[in-house]
Amino acid sequence: MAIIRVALDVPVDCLFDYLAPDASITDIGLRVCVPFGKRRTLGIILSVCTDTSVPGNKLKQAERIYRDIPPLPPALLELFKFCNRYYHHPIGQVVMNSIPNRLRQFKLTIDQPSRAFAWVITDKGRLLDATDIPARSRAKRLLLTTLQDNGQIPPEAFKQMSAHNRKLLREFLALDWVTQMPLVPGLPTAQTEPPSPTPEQNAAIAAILADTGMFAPWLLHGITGSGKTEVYLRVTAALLKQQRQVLLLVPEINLTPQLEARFKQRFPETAVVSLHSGLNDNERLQGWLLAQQGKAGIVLGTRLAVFTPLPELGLIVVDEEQDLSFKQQDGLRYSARDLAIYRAKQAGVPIILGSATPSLESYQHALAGHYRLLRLHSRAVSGATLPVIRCIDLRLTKAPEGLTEPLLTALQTALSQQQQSLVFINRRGYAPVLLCKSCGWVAACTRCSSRLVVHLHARQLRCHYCGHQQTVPAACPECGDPDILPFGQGTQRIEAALRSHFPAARILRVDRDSIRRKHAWQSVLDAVQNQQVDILVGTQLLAKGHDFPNLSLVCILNADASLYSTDFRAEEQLFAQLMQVAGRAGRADIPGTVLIQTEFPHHPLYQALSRQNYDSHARTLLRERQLTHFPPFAYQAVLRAEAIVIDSALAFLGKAAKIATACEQFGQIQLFDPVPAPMMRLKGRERAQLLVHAHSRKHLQEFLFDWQQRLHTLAAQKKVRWHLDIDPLML
DNA sequence: AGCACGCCGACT
DNA sequence: GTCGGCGTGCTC
Repeated sequence: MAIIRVALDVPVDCLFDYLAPDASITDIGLRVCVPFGKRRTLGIILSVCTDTSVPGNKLKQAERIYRDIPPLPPALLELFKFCNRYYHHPIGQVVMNSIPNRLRQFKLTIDQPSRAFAWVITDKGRLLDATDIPARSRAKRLLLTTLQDNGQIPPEAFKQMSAHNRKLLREFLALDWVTQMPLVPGLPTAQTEPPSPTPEQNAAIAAILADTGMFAPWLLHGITGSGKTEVYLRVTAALLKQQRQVLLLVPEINLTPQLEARFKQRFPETAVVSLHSGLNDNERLQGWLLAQQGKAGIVLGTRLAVFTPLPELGLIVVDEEQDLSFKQQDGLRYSARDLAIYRAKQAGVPIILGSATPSLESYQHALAGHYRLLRLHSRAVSGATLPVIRCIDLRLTKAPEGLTEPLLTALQTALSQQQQSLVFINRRGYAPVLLCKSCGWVAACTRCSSRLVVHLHARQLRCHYCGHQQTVPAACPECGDPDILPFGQGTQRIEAALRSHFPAARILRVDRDSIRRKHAWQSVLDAVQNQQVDILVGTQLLAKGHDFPNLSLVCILNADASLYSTDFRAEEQLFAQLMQVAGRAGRADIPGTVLIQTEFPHHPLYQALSRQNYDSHARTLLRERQLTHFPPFAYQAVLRAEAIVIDSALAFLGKAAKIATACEQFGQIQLFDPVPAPMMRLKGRERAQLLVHAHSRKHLQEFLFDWQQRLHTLAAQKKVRWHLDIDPLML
């Protein structure tokens, strides 16, 4: 009698054994329905064996093994086990959170046709002789010949079809005469000739293609506008020719559709599957299945896509590898970029980490020779030059309403030359503070340690951390003085100020509030492309990825805040962000200018920025990290605790620190003091953290393994929730 | 996570 | 005398 070991979605780090008379080794990776306590639940078979340590009276029989779709491949199961070990997260939750929702339900996933996909003829269908179909089945014969002639029926055409024809198509699907593929609507459009690569791009492409059959991590460091995407496209083309699949990971930002369109356009014959948060469960499953069956040549997605099964994986690309959104911030706190490296190594394929401002982790790997460094120094569009970057010293220049005279003058010049400008301020709303002048009261959130932001249009105060909203009070709630004033600038206030300075200009504000509407982002892009905008005002949403060809001026306001941050990565991130925003300026043949309003014009960050010198700044930061023994020269984990009151959280961490001394490798690690988290109060709960440092990943892991087990047995965790975060990004 | 069991306060 | 509060513990 076979025993199956099953991963279930429970917060206990173990597998559950069941009797399964009909199970064999080929069932590993299949879904299974099992009785669990008083209920039934669905799990994944991780191994099949003949004996178990579970006493016979506890052992139950599995109800049913699902064979409707092929099992998860061994490589993926291996990745799950790695996540389990490395991130110290229960195996069942790793597995079940990484597969599509639909696969976690009891109902079978019979190939349900997807409305969003085209019906494409298979090789089998193509070889059929339509005259073999009896002449009286007129519709059936016609449908087959149509498919053989056109190759596909796009989704729009399917919607027009009669119910009978739709039924026939479903029949064809069951017979494997057709398959469902996501294809570009209106497929064979006039294809524009791809630009010929620059010598730098060619060198990079050649270098990567020289070794495609083995693990090779590449750091593609290319300045904004240098054409990293063209490198991805060319390397992808070569691997698609070898019948391999390409995984492209992107940050969770609005530029996914643009990249998707570009890949679809370049590879009209290839099924491009896009896995992002905008999909419903069915669409996600369909895309996942195409990937798993090897039918999808290109899988493009956000961090969760790193768990997609890809039997023919030949290349992984991580675009904007420095982006923080590759790190999951709850549940299984994985880094999709790091897991992508693991997968590439596991599959023996190249991986390209692309960035204009690589993370210090990746950059250090490149300097140390662990990654191979490729550089694109020049802009891909011939004649395009780098922008000139200047600081405006806020200590010497007045900035009424947050805007200095030289900045307004520059905007006026751009306007008169009919060129577009971008005003970047990383703070949405009207004003970040509402202040009472007579008693010093400040509007604060009751559930978070944050200030409420004034939103003038909505006449509200909003907490940007928990979403709490209230109306703006008419007078100070403390002293009754009606003279309460918004302090500081947000996007809305800057927008208003610009409108009064430039009444004739067409000003468009872009932040999370203004693009909440569906498709709003696309209409912003269209408006900018079609020259319907003179001045863009916005947050970091505007920082990434898009070509704004007529943009000549970028103004950066209020960036200094990050310089006071307690997070040791704040400066690295600010630098990356400002480099990106600055890169928006002067992309085509218009020379660009970047103006930065700052109180610290001599700060090394701004100095490096104005010289556009990523390398020297990154080396400076790395030297600091090395001297202070911080990542990437040390490895970190953080134990976070949250409770109703900070004292319980701190007390728990105190106990945790005490039991740590008895743990394996305690001598090899360094524990910091438990401290309140930077945003101590959040959504009505108070949080504290305890940082662990080590010089060796192995020692840290051994310590954490032991520590975590003891933390579970620490009984007095009443009402204290805790978790471990490995390689934490935000402290 | 669910879902039980279990042992103490206010109700028909 | 019960209904129900949520603390503790288990689920193959």
